Amino acid sequence: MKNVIFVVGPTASGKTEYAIRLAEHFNGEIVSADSMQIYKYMDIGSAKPSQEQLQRIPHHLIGGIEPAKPFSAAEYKELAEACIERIFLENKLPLICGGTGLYVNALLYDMDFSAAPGDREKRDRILSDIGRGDPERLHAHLKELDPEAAQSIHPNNVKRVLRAIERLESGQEERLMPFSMTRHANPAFSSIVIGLERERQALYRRIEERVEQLLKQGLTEEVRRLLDLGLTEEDISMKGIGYKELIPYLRGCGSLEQAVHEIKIHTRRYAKRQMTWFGRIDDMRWFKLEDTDFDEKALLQMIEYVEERRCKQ
RNA sequence: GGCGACAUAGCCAAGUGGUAAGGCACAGGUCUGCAAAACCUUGAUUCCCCGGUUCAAAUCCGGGUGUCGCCU
Repeated sequence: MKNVIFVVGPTASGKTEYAIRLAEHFNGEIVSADSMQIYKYMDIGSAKPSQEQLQRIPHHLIGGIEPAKPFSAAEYKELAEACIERIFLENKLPLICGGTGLYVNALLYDMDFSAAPGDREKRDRILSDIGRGDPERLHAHLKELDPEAAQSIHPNNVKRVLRAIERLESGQEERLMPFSMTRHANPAFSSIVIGLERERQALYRRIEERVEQLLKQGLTEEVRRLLDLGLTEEDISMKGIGYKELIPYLRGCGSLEQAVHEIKIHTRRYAKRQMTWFGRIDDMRWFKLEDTDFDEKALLQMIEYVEERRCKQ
């Protein structure tokens, strides 16, 4: 079966460079699994690969989507699978590189997004009609429709409760099985997953440095340009770290210092969530990186690992 | 040097005699169409120190230390 390599890890761990090196070694192309890099105009804050890096290896799903357009994991899965197909046709190796856990899972596990598409207006309607603004009430409603789903979703998690009701109301009679019970590998290919790991302290230091770096590169101006394009904090794209925090400052109600402080905290917390997410992937291998920008030895280990796994399959 | 205020978790704090709210951070976790989102869980055997009053003190009293403000 055909192989796909995944390079995952927390933000600022160095995924971009390792994925490129692996692609160079294995004659591959990179498909991004990043929910922010996929948007146009959001180059600095999402830490897209540099022009130089983009020229070394073909990249896909970076910067193709208008930031005003609502995007979703379901659409991502479709686009990414199409990319993988095409890369296979060229007899090259697809490398999935990114830090968005849900996107990675969507490919790795053949998640089923076929139920009802998300519909904002419908959600608002459900929320006001059934929930009447009360999360408990909404959750009670879900419990009537599907007790198991209700049990697996916390009442305060309105977003998810809403989504579950939406699925059920749209005529999708099938119940939402807990993903952990139904997960099965994507049948389209065989996955080899590489996780990048750094010592917590070192990673946090790198995050701080990167935030400073992004600001020097003009993050504030980038956010201003997006606001000038008419985007607001309501747009999904503007909920990205580095964007949402700078909006109050640019609107004149908050200091730059405060915004920067928040960006750093949010990025650290995000990194932590990514680690718990990726740690759950079955059959993956972590590679502990030295506290340098690039660890040649680790790369060699990754290459060795990929070769070993390829032989077996 | 004098006067006054304050001292509670890593930080911000509520609590004025009945057995330590809350928020933030940190740490851990969840995840099937917004996922860089959304959500969940966890911390003080003790309230700056010493002594006193009281059945009972973070709370009242005395002393000490520290911080801040005002005055000279």
